[in-house]
Amino acid sequence: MFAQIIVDVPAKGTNRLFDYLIPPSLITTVEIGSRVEVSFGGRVLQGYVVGLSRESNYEISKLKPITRVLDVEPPLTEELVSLARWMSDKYLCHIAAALGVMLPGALKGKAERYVVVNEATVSSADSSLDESLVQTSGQDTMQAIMTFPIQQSILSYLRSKNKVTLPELLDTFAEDIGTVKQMFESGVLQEVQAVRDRLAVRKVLTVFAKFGAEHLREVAEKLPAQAHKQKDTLLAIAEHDKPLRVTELNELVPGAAGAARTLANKGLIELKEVEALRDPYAGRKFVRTDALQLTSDQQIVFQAIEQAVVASYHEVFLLHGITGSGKTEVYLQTIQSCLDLGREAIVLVPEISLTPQMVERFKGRFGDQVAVLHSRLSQGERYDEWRKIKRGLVKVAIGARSAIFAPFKRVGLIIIDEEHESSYKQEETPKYHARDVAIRRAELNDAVVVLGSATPSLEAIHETDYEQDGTGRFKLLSMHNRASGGLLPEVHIIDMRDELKQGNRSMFSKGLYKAIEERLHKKEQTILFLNRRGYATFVMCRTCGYVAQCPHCDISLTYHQKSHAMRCHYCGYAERELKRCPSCDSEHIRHFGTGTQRVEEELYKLFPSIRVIRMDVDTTSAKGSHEKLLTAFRNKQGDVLLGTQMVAKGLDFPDVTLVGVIAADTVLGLPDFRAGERTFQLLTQVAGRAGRHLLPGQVFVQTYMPEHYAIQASSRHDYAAFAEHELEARKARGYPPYHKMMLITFMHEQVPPLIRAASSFADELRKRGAALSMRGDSQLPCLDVLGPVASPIPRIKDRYRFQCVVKYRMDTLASQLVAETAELFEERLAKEKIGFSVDVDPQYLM
DNA sequence: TTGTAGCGCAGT
DNA sequence: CTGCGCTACAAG
Repeated sequence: MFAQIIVDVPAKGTNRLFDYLIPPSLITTVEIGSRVEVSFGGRVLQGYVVGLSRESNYEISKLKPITRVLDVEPPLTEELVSLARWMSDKYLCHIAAALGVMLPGALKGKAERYVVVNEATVSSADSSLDESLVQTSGQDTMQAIMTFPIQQSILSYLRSKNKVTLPELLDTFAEDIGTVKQMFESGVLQEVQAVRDRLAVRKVLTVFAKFGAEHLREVAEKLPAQAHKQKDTLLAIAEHDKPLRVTELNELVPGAAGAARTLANKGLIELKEVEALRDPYAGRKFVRTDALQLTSDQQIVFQAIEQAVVASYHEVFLLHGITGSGKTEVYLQTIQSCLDLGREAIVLVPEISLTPQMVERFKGRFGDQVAVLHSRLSQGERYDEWRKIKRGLVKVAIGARSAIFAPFKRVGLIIIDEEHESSYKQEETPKYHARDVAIRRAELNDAVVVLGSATPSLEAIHETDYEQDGTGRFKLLSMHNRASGGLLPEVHIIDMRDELKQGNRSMFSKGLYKAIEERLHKKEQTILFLNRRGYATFVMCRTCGYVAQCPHCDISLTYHQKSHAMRCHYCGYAERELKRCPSCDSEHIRHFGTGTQRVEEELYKLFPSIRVIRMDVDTTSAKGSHEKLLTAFRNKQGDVLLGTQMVAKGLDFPDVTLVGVIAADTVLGLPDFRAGERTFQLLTQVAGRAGRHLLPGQVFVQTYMPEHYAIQASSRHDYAAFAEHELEARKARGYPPYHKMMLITFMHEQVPPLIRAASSFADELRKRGAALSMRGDSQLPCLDVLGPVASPIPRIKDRYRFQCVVKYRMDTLASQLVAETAELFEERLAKEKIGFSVDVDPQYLM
């Protein structure tokens, strides 16, 4: 039998199948989806089995065998393997990269090299040494006598330590390199390679009783008085009647760990290392909740989705529900239906809104059937949650983007909450969009996809046949009322230009100031939102306007409070805080502190007694701090919750009646065709935090562009008006969703060769596009190549960047054309060392 | 990606 | 002539 393997080397030359022999001993364990150890081009690495066959086209005598299977059960399924191939086509990434992103970090095995003693040769080597002592004379004998103890000490060194690397050995026996060499030549020592996982399965020392409880009690009673520890321990074990962790035992009987060892020696119990799953939510009680009575809106939506789930009919629903309309309850109940059918469900949530509150709702309803995957878990915890899924111990996976790869076997329902969030697009290779992967995965499983949002992306709304031109693939479901029956908050747009004219130079308008003051009186709470973008923490000289920049990246350095350093966001370059301006020597150089810090200071100035809880990168970096701050706010230990994106989404506090947006238009100024969409989404989301329960809410939006349609529409809670306007604009300019897009970036240390290569690449692509249009599938050009132009960040890590934007109609053809052209240029780009990357459906054109 | 073979150049 | 660095190339 032969296995077709993708080796874990994401590179052009290795992005293909390699045949390997399956040794007879492994024939029953190697499956499609297995992770195996293979030797490949003089080294050992991990590979993924993506196919099995009885024949090989490769010369069989040259095939190498699979040396080891790395997991008890294959970590991937056939379905995930086929999904990886699809991703590789769609996103022009290496299959190894696509497979890699599906596995938890713990399973990225890397080869380790170390020196081993070939025990079989040792005795013969010793005896040959003895012989040489007898047979030879003079210098040879002297040498043998000299090296013999050295050999012995090398051997005992290696036997005492495990996994000694060659450099380590040479370092330790630096004086005797000659002897070490000899030992390698004679075969006594060997360097071997083996794949080792980044992380081991956690083992816990566990007590197993070897006799029944009755017998143990009897023995315990007979123990001498001074052995009371042993007696207590034994009784505790007898009491428990199940295998017990030593740590638990120690809690019951302090000092039991020692006694347990003695008892084990007496043969009464056994101590064994047992595989354990770390539970990040261990010891936390979740209050069980039952299904709520659905509102009529919810009921209609629920029935539509449930019907498809029950019928196992692949369908994509776009659930447009205003903030507070109760989307989560609909999710919970549809998931229940899915589980009732014996199928599993995946719930994707943007990282930022995967709050404890959210987890609680799912754990509360489905208990320990839920696995949670988010970035704040340690690698070990993440691995264990993943294994729960893999082993079928849970039926629901909730997590951020990469949870779409949860290794379930029969996915019946995939829910993507806040579908419009750009964080569903991975910015690193493989640059996949979880929404598209979800739809593909659902197709493969006859599963249902629910995309939920209060502000659907234009891509999604376009797919619902919004314009009734028959192009839609999604079914639109809507919920226009808040589940609580409450009203959407009243939104006031405040023209900051007027404020300035009236002499108000503070960052708070009079209206917002008054509103905050009022909440303080009424003991109600306020959320203040500050968009991070635009309020960068750069360092500027107030005398000459000098801005500290990264010497490698053409981007401003960011000031870091903690280390008093200025850091580059892109390459990590850091230098110490400046006391004087390097350009004009002025002392008036200072950082424009994180926007939130400035706002906080100002708040304390305006309202000396105010209690502000600030949430930004600085205050939430420690593990669990995010949760702590939110709990404090919930317990009304703060009057104001001030923060960046983190406070914009998903939070639900009953006493929040005021939301203030300090500067609504910072995003609008960015050179991005999605700027309007982002602004609308953000404002709508933030506004949705106010007045979610009994108390009515109020929102103040401060802006310098009050007439902008995104701001206007969001203030009226009018998604339809916004969508109509925005779609019109996109259509006119040929942007998504009417055209698809690809961003091709070229990178090099020097500009001229970079421009030359990028230009000829663009020309070639245009030529091919034109040739294809000529063949007449469509009258319109199927491909429009813009650029090359300098990227918005023109240099990163000393490499200049130029980019081409490709707009196109049919995605497979365009990907193919780009792939072909890339292949054609492969040699040239490699030779000139020009970096090249493709982003399909980019979220940001930079 | 990485190990190696092949090549040229410098240093002994 | 050895040794090191660079490049090109292949990997089952």
